[in-house]
Amino acid sequence: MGRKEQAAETEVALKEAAKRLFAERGYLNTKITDITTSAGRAAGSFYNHFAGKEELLEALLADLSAAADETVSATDTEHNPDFTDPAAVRWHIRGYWLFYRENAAVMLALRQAAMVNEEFGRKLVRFGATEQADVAGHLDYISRAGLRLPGEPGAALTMMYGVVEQFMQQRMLGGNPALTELSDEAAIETLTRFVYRGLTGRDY
Amino acid sequence: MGRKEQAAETEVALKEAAKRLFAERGYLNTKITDITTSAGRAAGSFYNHFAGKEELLEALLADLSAAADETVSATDTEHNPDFTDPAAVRWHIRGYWLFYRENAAVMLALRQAAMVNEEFGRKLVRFGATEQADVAGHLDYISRAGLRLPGEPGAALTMMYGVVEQFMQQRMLGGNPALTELSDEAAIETLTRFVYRGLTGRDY
DNA sequence: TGTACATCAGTGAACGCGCGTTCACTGATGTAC
DNA sequence: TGTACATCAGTGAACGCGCGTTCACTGATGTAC
Repeated sequence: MGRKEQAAETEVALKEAAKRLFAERGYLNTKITDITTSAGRAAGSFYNHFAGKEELLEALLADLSAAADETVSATDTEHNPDFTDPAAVRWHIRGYWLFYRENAAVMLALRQAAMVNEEFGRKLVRFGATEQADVAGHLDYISRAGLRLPGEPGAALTMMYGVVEQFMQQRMLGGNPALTELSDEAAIETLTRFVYRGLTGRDY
Repeated sequence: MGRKEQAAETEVALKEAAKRLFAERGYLNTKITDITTSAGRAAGSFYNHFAGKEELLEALLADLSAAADETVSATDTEHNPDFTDPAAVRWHIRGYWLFYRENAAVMLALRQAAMVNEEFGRKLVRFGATEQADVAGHLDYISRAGLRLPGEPGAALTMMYGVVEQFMQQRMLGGNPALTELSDEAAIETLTRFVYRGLTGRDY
């Protein structure tokens, strides 16, 4: 095995181990030596690849952004922006839901890091803003149809994404059978109904 | 000053300092010596009152529970449980909102502690369950009026409280003018509209 | 193709910083007579 | 009311644990000739 491959392989092993441990016990409770041990490497090896745990998380976030961009450009064959149609709302909620489910470990890590570190706090805020920006224009369809948003568009977006995020977090936390027993599709449907009604004032 | 008073005064000073620092920089970023310094005491003094930071937080949570019970028994002169009435929904959202605003420091601390410590994780879950239990019965009014909840009652409650909590957290985080520029009353009204519509499918 | 040297990924023991926690000491309050 | 001793809140320097980080070393891969 060449040296580049060797190094790349170790870096991947460290990232994979980190994601595994972040999912299990969270970012803050994971020590650097936990990661190296779990990756089957010596402690010192870590610093050949990352300056510290923060940099590792940044690398994971970069991977995540890249994956997200790919997913978007692969699936985004002009989706329906008309939020007076429940299907349009569902499409976005499902996308958000699946994204979070796939990247739960890194998203949890980011949220934890944000509690302790200003820089990651800003990253998290920026992340949310990016998500919301994609949908901002869709709300106009609601007003233009003569329906009334529940408040300022910015507030409406926060509520839309907030309820999905909180719901998913609570579900992953466990402890509430009403959530854990729900299938993904049932959860998406429940959320869609709540959000669609909340945004438009129309029943569905 | 008697010895009991002296000790009680120091304990209060430590708790107040802790709340101040938790609000400023969070629970996880606050060192025990930060608390003692900010309270104007020596480091060792802390351990005359608390076995560690966890116990201090538990004391703050106990204070908070006591305060909450008081508030409830003072204001709860039979509130309206009929959730087909927007005013009933608003009443609960306002209560939750005001409670969080008053106790933001301790609630933030609890959320942070829950990320790192199983025991506090359970405490947080139990706390949410308690909040929701008060409202669970109110949802029946919706079904009985021939309206349809967006999903299981447990899921509906999670969404109701989730959206309020997330909204408030985002607002306190700053960075989103759509939220920070909103007055408390406007925020409560926006949330009420979103939640009422979401739960009932009725416009408002 | 072979040899000699350079480079580099990985190793793990050792170091040292930060911070929680202890403890001998001080001085003030409480108690006994 | 006064004296002598006990108790206890508070002090802050010192200790030590946990863990991040370093660094001299190893052995394998790459390079030069």
